[in-house]
Amino acid sequence: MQKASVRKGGIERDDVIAAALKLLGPNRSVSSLSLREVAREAGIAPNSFYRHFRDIDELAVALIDLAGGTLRQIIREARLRVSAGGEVVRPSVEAFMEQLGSDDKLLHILLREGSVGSDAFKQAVDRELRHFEDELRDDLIRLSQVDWPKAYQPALVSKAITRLVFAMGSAAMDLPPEQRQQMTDQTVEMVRMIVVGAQALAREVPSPN
Amino acid sequence: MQKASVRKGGIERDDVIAAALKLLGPNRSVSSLSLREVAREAGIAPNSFYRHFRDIDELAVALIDLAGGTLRQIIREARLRVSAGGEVVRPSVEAFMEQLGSDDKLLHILLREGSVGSDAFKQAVDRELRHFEDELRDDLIRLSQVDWPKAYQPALVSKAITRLVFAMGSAAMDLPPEQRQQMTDQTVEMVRMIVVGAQALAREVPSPN
DNA sequence: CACATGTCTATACAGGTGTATAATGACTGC
DNA sequence: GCAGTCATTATACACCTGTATAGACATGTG
Repeated sequence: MQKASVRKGGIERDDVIAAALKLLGPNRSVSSLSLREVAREAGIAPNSFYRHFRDIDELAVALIDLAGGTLRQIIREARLRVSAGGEVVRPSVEAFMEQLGSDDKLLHILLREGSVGSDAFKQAVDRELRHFEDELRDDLIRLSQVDWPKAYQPALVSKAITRLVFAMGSAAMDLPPEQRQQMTDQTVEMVRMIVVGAQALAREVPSPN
Repeated sequence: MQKASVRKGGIERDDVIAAALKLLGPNRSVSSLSLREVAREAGIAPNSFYRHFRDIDELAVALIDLAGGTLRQIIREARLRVSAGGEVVRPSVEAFMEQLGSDDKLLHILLREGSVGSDAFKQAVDRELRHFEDELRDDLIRLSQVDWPKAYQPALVSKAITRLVFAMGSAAMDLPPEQRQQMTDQTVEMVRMIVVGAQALAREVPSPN
């Protein structure tokens, strides 16, 4: 008598989402999915789609929200690896890139399709991206208290790193594994540049707070 | 009697491209354009489209190539501004962001749609992006010979800057002007971090060449 | 039992899509 | 002047789209 779970053996919201994910691929973007197509893949009548989502855009937003979970998983794993060894940048970037390698299409959506589609869709992507930035910023602050020199504008640094890593990840996505490893190495170096640069600038012009 | 210019007052390739550009907007991506729609906008019969392009993908690639011109224009202007004053980063980034502000939709295409669409489309975007990277790298090398300390891995630096600036530009695109100015300031700072960081790393671990 | 309720389906409609075909009309060279 | 060569067009086809409508079926309640 609650929401809508497992009433019969019937098709549920999650099955529709799964069907949509099955349709996505390197040449198939969320915004190109049609309602009928998703319904067909899910094995339901086109009209039954409306029982689960108002329209195809609502499905897209649901996909993004789901992708947010993948993102949080990445953060969690990166944090584990960091606390283990002494290095910070490399294990984090590698955690990210590895998640990219798995055929989990959710992350792909978040990386590639942030800038096309409906406003609701774009806002949903932006929300998740900012979430990522915020977590990274807090991590940076925490790290700077432990064993780093006082960081220069951690919010800016986290934003720069996030955008850069996402851009590199997006480019790495449809590359063969060996080139992807190279992209990982490059990304690690780039992030180091940002971090070291921020510290150097902090020494020149001390941060206001 | 050459290619196909101004045979009559008839519709030409460029008019079709112009029509496609007219249709694009913040919620309208290249990959969502239909052949009939573009033909309608251009005032020609759907079939006449084929006289100018093999299919809609070829139009998309043509748009990208055109956008490359916009990009080169940005580079040229940035170079002028740099040689005028002493600063390097800010005038360059500002030139980029200003071009973004103009309603020249070409740059928008390049920024937002690099990761969706056909393979040919993605390759075309990547080609232009690499072109941008190469020019920036050469500029960096040239600058380092003049009055900068020897730069650390200019190719990597230029790649990082390019990807970052593009990502920031993409995000800035559908922001109101005042927030866009803020994004510009942030981007300038980020690029400085990369440059300064690269120089600092160069001092620690001297570049192989 | 009868009845109402909610979920799914089949059918249908109006419109859009890419493209094959044949016809129109303007231009060339002879 | 006339046939040939184009670019362009109108028409047509098969298919896809989102959604309105109404019927089928199972369920819960009296």
